[in-house]
Amino acid sequence: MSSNLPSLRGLAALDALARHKRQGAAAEALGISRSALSHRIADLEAELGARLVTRSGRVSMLTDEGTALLAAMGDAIGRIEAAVAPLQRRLRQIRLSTVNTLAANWLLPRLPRFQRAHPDIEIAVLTTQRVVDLDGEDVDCAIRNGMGDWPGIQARLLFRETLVPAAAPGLALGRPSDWPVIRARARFRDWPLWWQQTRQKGEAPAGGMVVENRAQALEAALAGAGVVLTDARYLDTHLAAGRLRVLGPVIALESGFHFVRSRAPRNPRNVDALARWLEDEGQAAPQAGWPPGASD
Amino acid sequence: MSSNLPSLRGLAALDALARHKRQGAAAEALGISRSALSHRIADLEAELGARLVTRSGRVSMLTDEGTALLAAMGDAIGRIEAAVAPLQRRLRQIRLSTVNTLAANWLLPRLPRFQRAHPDIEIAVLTTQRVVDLDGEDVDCAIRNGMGDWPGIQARLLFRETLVPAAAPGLALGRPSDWPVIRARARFRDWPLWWQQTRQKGEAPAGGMVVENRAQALEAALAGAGVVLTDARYLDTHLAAGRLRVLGPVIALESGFHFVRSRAPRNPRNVDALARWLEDEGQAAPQAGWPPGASD
DNA sequence: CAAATGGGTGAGAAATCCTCACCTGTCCGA
DNA sequence: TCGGACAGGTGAGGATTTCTCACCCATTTG
Repeated sequence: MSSNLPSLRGLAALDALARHKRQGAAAEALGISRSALSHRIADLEAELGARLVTRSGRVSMLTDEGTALLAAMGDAIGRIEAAVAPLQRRLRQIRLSTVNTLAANWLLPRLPRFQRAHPDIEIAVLTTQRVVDLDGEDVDCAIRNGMGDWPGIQARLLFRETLVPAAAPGLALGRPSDWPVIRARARFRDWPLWWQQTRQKGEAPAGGMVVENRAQALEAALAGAGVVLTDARYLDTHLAAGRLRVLGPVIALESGFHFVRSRAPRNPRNVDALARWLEDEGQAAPQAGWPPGASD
Repeated sequence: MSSNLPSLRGLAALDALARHKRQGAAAEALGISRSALSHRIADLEAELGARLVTRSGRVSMLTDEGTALLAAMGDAIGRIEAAVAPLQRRLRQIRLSTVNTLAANWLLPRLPRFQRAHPDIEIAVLTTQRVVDLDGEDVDCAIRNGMGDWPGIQARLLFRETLVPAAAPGLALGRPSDWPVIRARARFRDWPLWWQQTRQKGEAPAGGMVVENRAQALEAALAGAGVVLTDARYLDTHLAAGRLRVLGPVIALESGFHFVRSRAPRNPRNVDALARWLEDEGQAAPQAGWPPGASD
């Protein structure tokens, strides 16, 4: 058929002009300059070989042909806009998947700063426990805990994991070997690791409270249920608010939190911006005075 | 709202691809190269941040998002095409207004040559007796008989009018003053003019047949009703076919046929092409051996 | 396995679109 | 009736879009 399609922008300009009567108002509605609108109309008229608008005094009126054209189009432009809108909304947002603990204690407190710097980007934080399939689910990127050696995935290290024991200030404590430790089911090896690396006497405590995951462990510690072994970066706000205190030195682990991106993120540029910002945040000193164990 | 409209071409490409399954076929349907179609799809996907088509073997399939997008658009593209089609059809054609006689005896016999040279231009010849209002009616140009001094209109002379007497071969004739002349109501001054300029003896015949216009006068002469005084250029085909013979010398008038264009023709370039061609045709020798009276 | 077929890509040219600066014409109050 | 404010039109210039061409890669098929 090879039917030369007219410029959609020109038609949209005509439509807007029909509704707003004035070029100025129509241009503003379309988010373009008055001059651009004038050009659009003129070009459309040349393209279709017909006068479509006339000026009578200050208001622009459509000619019969212009009116007929718009009438024949019906709401075609609106249909297209509506059809495309969901995809465009999705495009403005970045879906970031991560685990609860990191989201609650590190990411979410910092996110407002990113929002202020990029008001046009909306970030949807999806918190899960399991590791999401980056390409299977509708997720643009993730922050994952591990060694960064996932096959086929390029990971950028944000920061290495650390472990530091902390507890509510009111908790009465004896020697480390007597601590009422809180252990997360998935991280049973953390306490022995810390015990060994900090050369504590005796065995790592094996009893105490067991909870499902690290987020719950932190909650339990905040509630005064015992001593939690957690990442130093999660403590910032709690220390500042006096809800927890540090009980020993910080150790660094081999593993770390990495930023990984889906093979085909919806909006790569926005994801890039987020990645850069996350790297900066991760490399910034966690908090003034850290690690507190150093001065102890 | 400032909603970024997507590219209509991209959407049309997606639509065509959905129907034709193959990029090649879709591209051909749209009248663009395969490469262009591929670019269009890729750009649309980048613009909307979503994969819209997948290739499985040899056929391209839409993804769910692509299908949903097309479904949501409905027939919006078709609506736009249909709305624009009448204007585009009108754009391909030139409306030329002229009088019956010229159309039948000079223009129409030559027009096929122009058509062959410009197959994409369609010419609508509107024949009237009255002089049309060039800007009031939907006419792009006209061929007018006169002095070329119409106010506010730029006229290009095609050829000067001529007058030559002719009649059917079978008609028995005496001296000119005895001729059974045919006169058109609007052109009563033609016979005296010819009489005077060719220095015929006596008075110009005032009796004889009177018809409405020159076209009818020529018809009457062809039917053997008498002697018509007509433009030499109208005789070409009739002389060649032996339907008429020339009875006296050709005289040239001050007036002529002019090409005039509407102030805003639908497609100025096509009208230009027609104008140039008409000028060439007008200045070409009317026919080999003209004027025949010269050799008489 | 080679040719044929179909799709993807990069370069570069052409067309489209936008803004800016600057006109012109209209309206309105002093 | 005169200026200023307002509205629209225009041309230059630059960014973006869109096209084709030439080429590459993958799949199918003889």
